[in-house]
Amino acid sequence: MLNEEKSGKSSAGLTQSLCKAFDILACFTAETPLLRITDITRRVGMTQSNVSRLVATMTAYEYLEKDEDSGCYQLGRKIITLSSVALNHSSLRCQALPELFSLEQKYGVGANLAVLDHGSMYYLAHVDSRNSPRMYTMVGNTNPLHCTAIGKVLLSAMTDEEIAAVIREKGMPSFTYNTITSPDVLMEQIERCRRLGYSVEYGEHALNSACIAAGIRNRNGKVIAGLSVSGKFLGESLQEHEERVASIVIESAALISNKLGCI
Amino acid sequence: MLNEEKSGKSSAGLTQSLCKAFDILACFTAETPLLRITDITRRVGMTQSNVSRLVATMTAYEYLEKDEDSGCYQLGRKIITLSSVALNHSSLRCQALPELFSLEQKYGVGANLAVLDHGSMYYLAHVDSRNSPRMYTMVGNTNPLHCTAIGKVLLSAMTDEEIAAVIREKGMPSFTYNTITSPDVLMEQIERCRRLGYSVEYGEHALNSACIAAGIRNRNGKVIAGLSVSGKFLGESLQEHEERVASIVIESAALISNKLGCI
DNA sequence: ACACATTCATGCATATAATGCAATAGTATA
DNA sequence: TATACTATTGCATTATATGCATGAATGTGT
Repeated sequence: MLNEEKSGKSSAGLTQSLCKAFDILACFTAETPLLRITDITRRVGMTQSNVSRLVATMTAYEYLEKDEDSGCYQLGRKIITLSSVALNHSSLRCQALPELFSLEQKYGVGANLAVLDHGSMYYLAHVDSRNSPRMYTMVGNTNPLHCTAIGKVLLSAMTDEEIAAVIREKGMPSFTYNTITSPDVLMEQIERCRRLGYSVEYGEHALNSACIAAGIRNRNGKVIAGLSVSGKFLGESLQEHEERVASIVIESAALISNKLGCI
Repeated sequence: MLNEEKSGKSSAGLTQSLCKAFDILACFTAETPLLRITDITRRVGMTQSNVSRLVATMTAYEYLEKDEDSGCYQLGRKIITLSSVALNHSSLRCQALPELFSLEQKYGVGANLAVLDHGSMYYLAHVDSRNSPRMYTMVGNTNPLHCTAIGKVLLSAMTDEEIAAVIREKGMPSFTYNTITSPDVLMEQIERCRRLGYSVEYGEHALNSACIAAGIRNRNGKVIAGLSVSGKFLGESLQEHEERVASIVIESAALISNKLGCI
């Protein structure tokens, strides 16, 4: 009586109590960071006692912690500690960070590093622009491919079939009135990116956002990540200086690729 | 036949397979970020098949991932994603970040936020100095209390009995020739911190390190975190300008305390 | 190149340990 | 104070995690 339908994972041979625990952890999102046992129970469709015991275990190991004021559970410190191990171990991140710092230093832009992951991308590193620092962590966030500069770069490195598969699976949700929602328009931009070696995004994910990105290759020459800059370039709009900025980003991305062993 | 002796946790009523999974995750540290099944098996003292299956489950959920080159496992992307949820949900971090940015902006110092946790402290936020950016993530790292500025601030807010307990449990390991290894000397500095409202650390944790810290209070007036600045102050050594910098840090910390509801 | 040694995954049988149920304890609400 | 809701815990059951042993796969040394 496996509940493969529910979790969507084929749990053949997997340790189920562990799967359940992970399903519980997955309930804690940016939208719902505080949950009570009953909230979790409703979401994951297990019995309260089961949830209660798994939560107790995760609390004991500090993967969750109880907010004594609200009585709700939230993600615990162990998650943060482990994440620092993971990030500091990422050679991609470590090789790219100096470049990100340097881009901010020289041009006052924000700099981002993101990697492809199952038809989406997530950020591995980010350096804030001194002019418009963010108040939230971007590292770890997942974004769609069709509306971000890095996303388009990653798409450009795929075959047309792979791109079609991503669009089929993920759709092209709209975030602003600039978001590309037509596959044909997206393909045009991807073609352009393939020709020029960089991609752009102006207000497609959030209004006033602006990004220019280039691909980073691993030692096999495969594009596995993207580097982008955002915000203002020397105080002026990215769009105005697109070609100049693009050449800078391409060069930085190539430098990182080299560090990773791509010749 | 509970193996409480091994893990050190009283596993009464806890889901054991989950405990084992967490014990496995805990093997992945900054020193040993890449592990094979046998490595893990040796460390946690379980059977290979058990480890193999738990690892398979964690890999399916992306808490671990297999590095195809080395055949070793490493922490997976889910850890990073969850961590971003946890960090962005931390009100302490979110309230403090603007202050950290501002300190860097105005004075060119690095700025750090750390919280007390079981006789140690760990970093919740960090803003790099533009002059000496770090190449690794500090957020999530755990440091001892006796050799860091924030640590001393946190100690100062404890009773002498609590301090003694921390020293008894954690010891006073030496990192540089400046590290305080005598409880009496530490207590002197703690007394000073209690009088002046700030603490300092010059080369006690790493050579050339320099930090000045003040305490952050929650709405109950309890010191629960510390704010510190590090590096150079307007290009000059912190030690030279200790009092001036201290008053700035104290003020910033008070501002954050206010935001948290401490009057 | 071949044998040997390691490492890792998996089928199967067993007993342990996870879990559902139900009762209890603990909180909030009216 | 009574009522409703939420969380925890004892107990019995069987589902499920796990140890053993096999086999595949990879690496190592001669």
